[in-house]
This record gives sequence, structure tokens and C-alpha cells, in this order.
Amino acid sequence: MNESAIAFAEHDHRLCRQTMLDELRRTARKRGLRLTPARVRVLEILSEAHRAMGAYEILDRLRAEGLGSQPPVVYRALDFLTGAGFVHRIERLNAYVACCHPGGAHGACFLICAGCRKVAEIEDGALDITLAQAAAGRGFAMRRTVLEIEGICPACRGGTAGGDA
Amino acid sequence: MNESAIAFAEHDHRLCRQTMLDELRRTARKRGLRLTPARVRVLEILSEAHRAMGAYEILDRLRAEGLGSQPPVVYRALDFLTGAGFVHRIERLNAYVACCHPGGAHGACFLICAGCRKVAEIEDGALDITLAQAAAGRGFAMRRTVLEIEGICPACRGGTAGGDA
DNA sequence: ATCAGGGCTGTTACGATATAACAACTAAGA
DNA sequence: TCTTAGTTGTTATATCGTAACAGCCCTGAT
Repeated sequence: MNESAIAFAEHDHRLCRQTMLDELRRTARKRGLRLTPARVRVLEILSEAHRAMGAYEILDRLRAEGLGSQPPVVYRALDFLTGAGFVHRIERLNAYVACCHPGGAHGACFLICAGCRKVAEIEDGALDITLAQAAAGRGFAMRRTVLEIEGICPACRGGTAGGDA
Repeated sequence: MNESAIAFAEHDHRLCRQTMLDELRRTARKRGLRLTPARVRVLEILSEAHRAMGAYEILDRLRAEGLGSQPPVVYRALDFLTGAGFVHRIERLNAYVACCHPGGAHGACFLICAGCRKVAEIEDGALDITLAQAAAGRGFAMRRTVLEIEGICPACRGGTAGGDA
């Protein structure tokens, strides 16, 4: 779960989902957060996809399963999961993606493939440091960062599709 | 016009606007772009503000001046100016800001002050390089970047207001 | 001088994303 | 058992953005 850009590599999504849900339950117990069906299901949906999904796209799934039918349902679940560190919002896409290394606050950077629409979250210490320096050097107190790189992922570059790995 | 984070420092906004417009006219002549009243006025409005403005906020101004009253008017002007490199979109805010060093394509990074809502564009070579390396090292072909740092600007930190410098 | 075509404008209509507000319910602790 | 904080369901609406099309105007070719 900690390789570079795992989302772009072939792997078992069911395992991702399971790991993620275990982690969510553990965190919830530890911090006294309440898990509800909609919250759990939204994280499941996102962690199987490895791509950013729009709120209304997620809502359609919930609706089909009888877990809610109005926008606030999904936005509330997303707020909860974002606050708990299990979901990130991708500003560039107005969409949401499951976090690859949940558990703590961390500066995230995303690689967004314009070919297959997958989104990979990367951790890069050098990047975090450079960014912190850029802000601090200008007397700016950094609070939250949005780092999103749009481009073409290895699979799509290679022509090996990348469709729904 | 090339200092760090000029938007956060006291300075004469009329000069900003004038410099910007001169540059726009020069570029337009050179590249055969057509300047229209709405396009010029949108850049004027943005370059006096030094903050991100929503499209509908700009539209209200245009409307008051008889330069157009429907959303497509302002979105078309913004598309033009963005394409020409004179305006950037701030994804985090769904808003637009005048470019501080127009003329060429460049990786931009923005400091967004949560206090006074001003937005400063910075150039940082180290940041550009680190980012390029982060992408390249993962086999990802970078095309466009979104770098936005939310926090508190020097003026707002100091308590010296920062309201409408 | 005229006319063809590309680019721009004005407008209607609509789609997509997100939130405010409030009443009703539920679970956990006093 | 009662209280209360948190959650849900729902209606309504705000905010942001675009498709589509008719008409205008400049420019360059004839």
C-alpha cells in the first residue's frame, strides 16, 4: 500500500478495500468516530475505484442500494471521511478519491491521468519540504495545500491501455 | 512586478493595471489576438483586485457597465484571457486571478490568504524542478499543474489588517 | 465594391456541483 | 429514564459552468 503511485499499477482492488475498511474501523474505535452505513459504503465505493468520482456519481450508487437519495447524504459522508483523513477532494476535478495512506494528516500530491482518469496519490518528502520553504520564505503561514499534476500515466503512455486495470 | 508575492505588499494597483493592459495589447498585436471591450475590461477588473474573483462577481460588474449580462459573456472572456496567459483559474476557489508575469506559459503557484482573500502568484524554480522530478520519477508525463497553498499572509499574521491594501 | 467565412456577441436554456435549514430520530452517558 | 450531541431525511435553493444557435462584424479574396 506504500509503493509509488500504486493506483497506476495492476493489483487487487478488493485487498485495497479491505485494508482501507479495517483501518477505518480501527481509527473509528480509537477516536470515537461513528461509522454509519452510508459512510462505510462511500469509502468502499471510492476505494474500489482508484479514480476520482463525482459526488453525484457516488450518490447514484447509494440511491441504487437504498442508502440515501438526496445530495446532502453523500456530501455529509464525504465531509466525514475527508475530515477523518480517508478521502481527499481533487479540486481540479470537483471529485473525491480514497486516501492511500490514511491515518494521519499529511501533505498529499495527486497525479491525475487525462487518459484513463485514474488518480494516484504520491508522497514525496522533497516536495513537501520545497513547498514549505516556498511559503515560509515569503512570510506565509501554510495551512493546507493543493498539489495536483495532470498528465498521462505510464500505462496510457505505453499504449497498454490502462482502461480498468 | 517581479518581486515575491507582490500582491501581499502595499503598492499602486493602477500601475499594475496599466502594465498589464500594455502587455496585453502588445501580445495581442504580436499574436493576432482580438481584443474586445469585454476582454479588456475583465482583465482590468481582475488586475485591480489582486484577489481571486468568481465569474459571477465579474459578470455583475460587466452588467453594471453594459458590457454583457449573461454568464457566457464572462466565461468567454475568461477563456480567452486564460488561454493567452493573462489570467489563471484558482481551482480551490472556483475563481480567477490576473497573472503577475504574463507573456509565456509557466508553472504557477498561488498563495491564498484565508484572512483577506488575496491571492499572490509566486515563481519558484526549486518548486518547479521538484515537481517535475516527482512526476518523471514515476513515469508520469506532466502536462499541467495545480499548486495552491492556503494559509495566512504576512499582513494578516501581523495583525496589521491587510484588508484592502 | 462585394461577398464569403471565421470569429465574436447576445440570448435562452440547461446541467453540474454544493449547501442552508429544520424537523425527526438514535445511541451513549448521567 | 432522561438528556443531549450527533445523525438522518427532506425540501429548497445557491453557485458555478456550458450547449446551442441566430445574428453581427471584421478581414481578406475576388
